[in-house]
Formats: sequence, C-alpha cells, structure tokens
Amino acid sequence: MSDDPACLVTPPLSRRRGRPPRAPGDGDDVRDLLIRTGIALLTEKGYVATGLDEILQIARVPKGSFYHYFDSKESFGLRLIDGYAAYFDRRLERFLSDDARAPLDRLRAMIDDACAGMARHAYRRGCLVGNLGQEMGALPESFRQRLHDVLLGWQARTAHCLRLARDAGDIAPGSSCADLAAFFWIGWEGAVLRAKLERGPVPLRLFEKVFIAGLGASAVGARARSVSGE
Amino acid sequence: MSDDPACLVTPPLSRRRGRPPRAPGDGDDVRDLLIRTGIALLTEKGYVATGLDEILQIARVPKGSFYHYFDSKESFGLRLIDGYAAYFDRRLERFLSDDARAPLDRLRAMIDDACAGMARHAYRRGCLVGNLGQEMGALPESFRQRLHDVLLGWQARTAHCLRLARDAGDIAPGSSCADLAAFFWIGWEGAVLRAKLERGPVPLRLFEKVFIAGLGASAVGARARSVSGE
DNA sequence: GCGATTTATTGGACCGATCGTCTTTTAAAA
DNA sequence: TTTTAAAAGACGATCGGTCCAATAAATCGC
Repeated sequence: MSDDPACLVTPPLSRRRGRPPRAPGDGDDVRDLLIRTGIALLTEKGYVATGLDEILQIARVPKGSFYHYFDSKESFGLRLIDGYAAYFDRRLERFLSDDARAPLDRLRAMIDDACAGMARHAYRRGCLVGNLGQEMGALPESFRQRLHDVLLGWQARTAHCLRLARDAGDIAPGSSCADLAAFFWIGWEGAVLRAKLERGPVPLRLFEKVFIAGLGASAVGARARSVSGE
Repeated sequence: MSDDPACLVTPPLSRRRGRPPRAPGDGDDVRDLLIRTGIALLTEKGYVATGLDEILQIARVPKGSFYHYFDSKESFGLRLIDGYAAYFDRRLERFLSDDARAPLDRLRAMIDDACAGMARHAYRRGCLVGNLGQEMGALPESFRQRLHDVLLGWQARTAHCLRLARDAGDIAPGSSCADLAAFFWIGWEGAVLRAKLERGPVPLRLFEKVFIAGLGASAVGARARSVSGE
C-alpha cells in the first residue's frame, strides 16, 4: 500500500559552522523530518539505492547532522519501519473499524484509499514493507523480524474485519479468516509491486475484484481438495 | 517463483596474462556463465546491491573481460532478464502443457516445482522479475517494458491452462481465465516475496491453497458485486 | 549578572567500494 | 606474418557511510 508522509518539505537552512541559532518554530522535529523524507524515498527506490546524501539534501539537513540524530543507516532504517508501521496502523484502524460501514465495505474503503495514495504519487511509490522485504537479501538481518511482525499486525486487523463479514453472511461460513487475511496481504504486496511496475492502478483493482469474488467460495481447505478429487 | 541456474560453478581459472589457451570443453560459454551467476546473485540481492566485481569474482572471470562480453551493467541486466525468461518459459511449458495431468494438477505441479526450487536455496532466492520490478524506482527505464512483457507471457500460458480446467469443469463457467491468471501472478510474486522474508514455504502454500479454493467461486465480476449488494 | 563549562549541531575530511574505461600482454585464428 | 579474441589489472571519478574537530547556544557556579 502507498503512504503519504513527507509531502511538504520546507526545512532549516544555514551556512555558518557550529551550532546554529534556534530556528523559530522548528522545535526539534528534524528527526521526524528525516524519517518522513526517508520513508518517501525508500518507498520509491528502496534501501540500498537510496543514499543518506540524497535524503539529507532533500530534507535540507546538513550531512554532518545525521549521526547526531541516528546511530547508523541501519538504525535509521529500523526507525523508518516503525514510523511507517505507526502511520499505517492508524490508517487501518480508521477504515477497518469504521462502524458506519459493513465489514466488507470497510475493506473496500481501505483499498480505495490505498489506490488513491498510489495514484497521488503517480504509482512510483510502493509499500515500504514490501520494498524492504524484497531487499532482505542485502539488508541487515535485524530488519527481518520487524518487517514480519508488522505484517502480522496488519493481518490480525484484517482477519478481525473478515470475521465480522463472515458473521454478517458475506463470507462462506467455515472459512478461515486468518488464512484469508494472510492471503490478502501476501497478494496485496504483489499487487502493489505490479502497480509500481506498470505505473497504473489495474493490478490493484484486479486483485481487489478477484479477491472479493473469491470470498464467497471459501471453506478454504476443504473445497480446495474436492475440486480436483485429490 | 524461484529458479535454478548457476547452481554449480566451476569456471575457468588462469593466472597468466593475455589470451588463455582454449580450455577443453569450455566452448565459449563464459558469457553464459556470467549470466547464470548474475541471475543467481540478483535473485538473492537485487540489481543495485550486486556489484559487477562480486559476480566476476564468483564466476572466476577476470574483471577485464566483462566489457568484452557486455556493453554495460544495464545491457547485462537486460540479458539476465532474457535468460531468466527463457529458463522460466521452458519450465512453464513443461508443467502447464503436460498432457498426462489434469489442467489444475499441472498448476499444482508447477507450484510444487517452484516451492522445491525455493527450498533448495533455503528461501534466499526469489524471482528475478519480482526483484527487479520492486527495484524499478532505481533501475534503468529500459527494464520496465521487458519485465512487463515477461509477466504477460507467463500469464498467457497460465490463462490457457486455466481455460482447459474450466472446460473440464474444475472452474466455474463464466470465469475470466485471463483475469484469474493475472491474479495468480500478481499474488504469486507477493507470495515469493513473503517466503523470502519468512525464509519458509508457508506463504507459498497458503497462497496455493486459497487461490485454488477460490477457483470454484468465480464468475469473477458478477459474484463480486452480488456479495455485498453494491 | 558574568565567566566557565557543557551540550547541540554542523562543515567537511576520511576511507573504502563501485562502475566503467583503458593499456598492455598474450594466444588463437586467418 | 598479421589480425583478432581474451584477459590482467591499474585507473579515475564518484559516491557510499562514518566520524571528528569546530563552533554556537544553553546551562551552571558564584
């Protein structure tokens, strides 16, 4: 799914060396600014391809400051995951727990929102978690557990919503909503990747359509085998 | 899906300078060796994170030779995609056109093969196309079309097999097999990504299970709307 | 209130890796 | 004998992450 942080970037700027005069409204949100900028760049280009220089330059934060705010690129990356997860969790909460809608409509609303997010960035930005997951082969091992945990969290929220839908009769009884939720996030990450490749919304919408159509079939395990008489 | 090339690497080795004596069986497969080695490394670590030096070192090909065989890293990358696509196409052909099996069983056999491939490399290697797709934000634009075309090819083969399954009554009539095939590859790339993240087969098998279970439901477009009375 | 100390922030140097190129050297092929 | 295929390895420019010295603000002792 796509995100939003770091859309507006209007940060500090100074020339002289040493500690600068305290900028008026700036508080100490330099760290946050770096995180938001980092998320924006990493969702587009990934971890390895994005240099600290580029992040700092766009955020207008001097290079020497980086190691004042973070220990290393690795720990910075972990912070990005946390920031992204927090942002995303608020979003999921808003949609999947929206009592004003029927459960399945909440899922649709969430998907609509994600599609709008990707469109807003011309399908150039993907999902930070998906990006980093694919890069794991070249990433610090510390990322793995964290990414996995984030996905499990999203799945848990989704499973809960699907259970409500099942209770409402919109999903075949006997379906494993945990499996369906896992299936959704496995596939959705694929759809985001594909949308980034095609630079268009078709894969997202196709995934939505077929996924929701499939919800009626379910009774997941049992039906699968009966189909071809295994 | 996972791949296989460059499992055994026992390449040329010489010390003296200048053109070496023609190795006995070697023919002129240095180019192929580089391609196979490149595929192996890129499926694991991606394009950006993999340096030419590393590829050359593993293949035991001297650095000075690279630009004799390829124009640049970019054109090398394009050759890798071609090589991977060719390899993969043979594999899809073998499974999806195996008249000895029922259509849906061919799909299952293909998935089994892919799972075995990923297991063989301890779930460290993914799909070259998926990897490069996710990296597109940092890749030469020339890769985009080629990657997309490869995926369309896989989908076409898959759609054909699904149509046979529909004719055999294993998929609800009225289903759009083109949509289902696209859905499969969108989601499967996500499953491979997730399996790489988790370093285990669960996502692959879960995706298989739910996807095949869903095939019974289908009549894709129509059913989707009737579910929640949109 | 005022000098001394501490802390926050930054300019820029550092070192290693990477890509792509080039020259020289040697062996095979013609 | 000449030409071509292939390799060794250095090279430069660039860029990556890291770190330290320099400097100003904040704080404290008196």
